[in-house]
Amino acid sequence: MGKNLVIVESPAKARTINKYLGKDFEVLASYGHVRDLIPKDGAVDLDSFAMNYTLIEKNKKYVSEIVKAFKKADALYLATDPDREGEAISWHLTEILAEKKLLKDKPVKRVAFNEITQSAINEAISNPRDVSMDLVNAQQARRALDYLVGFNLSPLLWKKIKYGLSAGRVQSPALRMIVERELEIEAFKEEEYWTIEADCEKSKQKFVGKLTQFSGKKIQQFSITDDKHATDVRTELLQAANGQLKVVKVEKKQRKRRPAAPFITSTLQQEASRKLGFSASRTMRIAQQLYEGVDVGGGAVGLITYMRTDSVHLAKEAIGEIRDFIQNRFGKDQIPGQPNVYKTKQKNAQEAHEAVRPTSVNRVPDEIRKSLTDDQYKLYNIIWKRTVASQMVDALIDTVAVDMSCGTGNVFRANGSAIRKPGFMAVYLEGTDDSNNGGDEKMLPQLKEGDEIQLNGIRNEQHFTKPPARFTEASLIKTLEEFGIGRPSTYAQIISTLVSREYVILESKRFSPTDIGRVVHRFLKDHFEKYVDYDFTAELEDELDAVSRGEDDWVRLMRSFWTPFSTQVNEKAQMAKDELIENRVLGTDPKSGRPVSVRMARYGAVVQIGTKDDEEKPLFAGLKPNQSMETISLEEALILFQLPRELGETAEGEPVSANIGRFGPYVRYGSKFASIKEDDPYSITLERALEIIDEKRKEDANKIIQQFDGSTVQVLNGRYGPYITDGSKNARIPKSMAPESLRLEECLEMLEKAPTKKGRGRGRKPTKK
DNA sequence: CAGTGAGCGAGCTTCCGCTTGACTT
Repeated sequence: MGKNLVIVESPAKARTINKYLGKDFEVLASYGHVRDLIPKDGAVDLDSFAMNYTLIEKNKKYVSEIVKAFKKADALYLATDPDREGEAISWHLTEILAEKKLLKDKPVKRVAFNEITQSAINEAISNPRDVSMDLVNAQQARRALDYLVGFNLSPLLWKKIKYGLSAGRVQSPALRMIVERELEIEAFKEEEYWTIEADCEKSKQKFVGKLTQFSGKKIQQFSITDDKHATDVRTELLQAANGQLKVVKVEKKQRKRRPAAPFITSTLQQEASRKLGFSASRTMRIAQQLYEGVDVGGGAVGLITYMRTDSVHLAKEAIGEIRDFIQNRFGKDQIPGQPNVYKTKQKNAQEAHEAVRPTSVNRVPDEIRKSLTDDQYKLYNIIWKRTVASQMVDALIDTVAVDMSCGTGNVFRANGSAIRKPGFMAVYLEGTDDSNNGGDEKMLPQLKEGDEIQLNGIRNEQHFTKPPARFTEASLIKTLEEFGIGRPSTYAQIISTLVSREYVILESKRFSPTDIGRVVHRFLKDHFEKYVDYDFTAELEDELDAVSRGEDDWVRLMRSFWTPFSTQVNEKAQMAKDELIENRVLGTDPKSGRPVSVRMARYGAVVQIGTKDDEEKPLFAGLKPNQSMETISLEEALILFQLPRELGETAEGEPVSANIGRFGPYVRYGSKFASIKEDDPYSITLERALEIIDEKRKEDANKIIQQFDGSTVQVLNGRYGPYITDGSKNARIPKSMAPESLRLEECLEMLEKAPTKKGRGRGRKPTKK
């Protein structure tokens, strides 16, 4: 008898489910999507929106395993994730099997479970359904739209701005956030304000009160805005106080604090960034290790549930185990009467999985620490603690606000707080971004109305309002998620796209836009605002939902998007560059009287003297790496036209000059070049240039291990060790061979066998891993 | 690998969202 074949997306999940299902079932993984649009023009028909799919190259081997197993199986259970993308994977698999004429009358069933527990899986297997074409069509619409946006906007950027750029439904709003934040910071005008604080003492305990009322008027942030006013107020207060304040009001309150929801991908990335300093991609890499399994004694076991999720839901079984654990470890009074329930906040959440939680809360971080790497321990620790805390009782906090009079009409206020019952706070406290709440509230002494307080002094402090903070990885992901832009599996990727396109740079863990990032954003905002709007994705999601519920037709949806979009693309494509992008004019060149402007050209930002319409051709010069289009001044721009500088000659009589080329600054000697790293081509001396040339000559001599007479074949020392080249093709040398004693025949043979060079993009860094 | 920048046309890239391993000059 054949078996029942079950398909899931992840191989780790396949292993787990295999255990639950027993010997009548064989579980295989699809490794994610199995087919995708052909990655070039023509993947989507612009009239019918018919889609041209092809197998994903690196998943072909898994697909053939599935096909092979299906031939022997009695029935197929499609258990891909219960969301739009998962439904599409199931559909693509049945399409592949149908094309091979394998389906015949074998039953194909779609099953779905949101948690990997014995009961959930049994339940799912016994309640199969058909693949939902409505859901599949919603996915196809999503896929086609993303393709059309990306593959129409990007080429427009190549033509109008610079080769190799990109735009998309997700990356472009993300870029916009970073650029607009920078513009806010640049437009920010700091404002001065003063605070006045009293240093108080009672029963030998010191505390601080803030001035909240002066001469009968409430004191607000900008009530006092200069030194003189502050000094006058202070002098008056000191006189009125005469060394003492008097308690006029004591207000006590109790505040509850709820634990944070269990982790989902975005909150995990944020907390790992805030608390552990991990980048989003590092967090995901480590989480993957924890998910796939670690040997903590008795074989490898998955320590956490799936890490790419947008659901805060916990399996019933898990909640039971966590509540037992809390009761045993912290006492019965630490669990709430009913389990804490959390609701997913995002609108476009698909909730295909559980929250990220330990697979068993009984694997306490400190008890398995020796089996984990440092990074694994740290990440597991916060996941474990956050999960446990999420099912504990609220914390209870006492707060007290004390008003103290200082003469008549003047009031200082002291705030204090104390934790009465820590509850969940004993285990885990969520971190905060850019906390400006300097209110590190402390305990106050016992105070009651009428008490006299010793006044030790009054302090004036000058402050300035601060501009909004630049985005961190954590705050960017948080913001993207709030707008429903991007998915758990792509947050880390969005960041690396922006960085590898050189739209933004990450410095001291903060994002700022580059010149090219600003130019691209400006172009998209001016000409395609609707499609880079923060709400574009959210509105699309609503329409996709309608398709998935069968209330709308996906082709109609596509047409309503494509008709206006394609018109707009065509219109803009016909406009000239300078109509689409405004150049920044710096002033007039004193020598020629021609205008000096700065703009983004094919190979980067350039300063230009004159315009293209002038009779005389304009002059060009590239910006230095640390200069920016936004800030460069006329004076700085004119200096750039000093290159190339003739420095003199080498001992052999070759002319030596300094300049900046495509690959950075260099000195030229005769027809050869040497890169310069620390020196500045505008100020480098002949003496220094000759030193660099000398070093370069030595380096060239060292590079060659062997060369052969009458052949172009050379054995060279490269970045990754010795290798053989014939000028166009390279071959690596196995460790067992000595590069200096290879014979020509051996080299030719190895070159023959070496894989042919793949067509690498010209000088571009690959975006894909 | 080293002097471009306009515009022409060759040949090149480019999207988002599912999943894990793979290999350079």
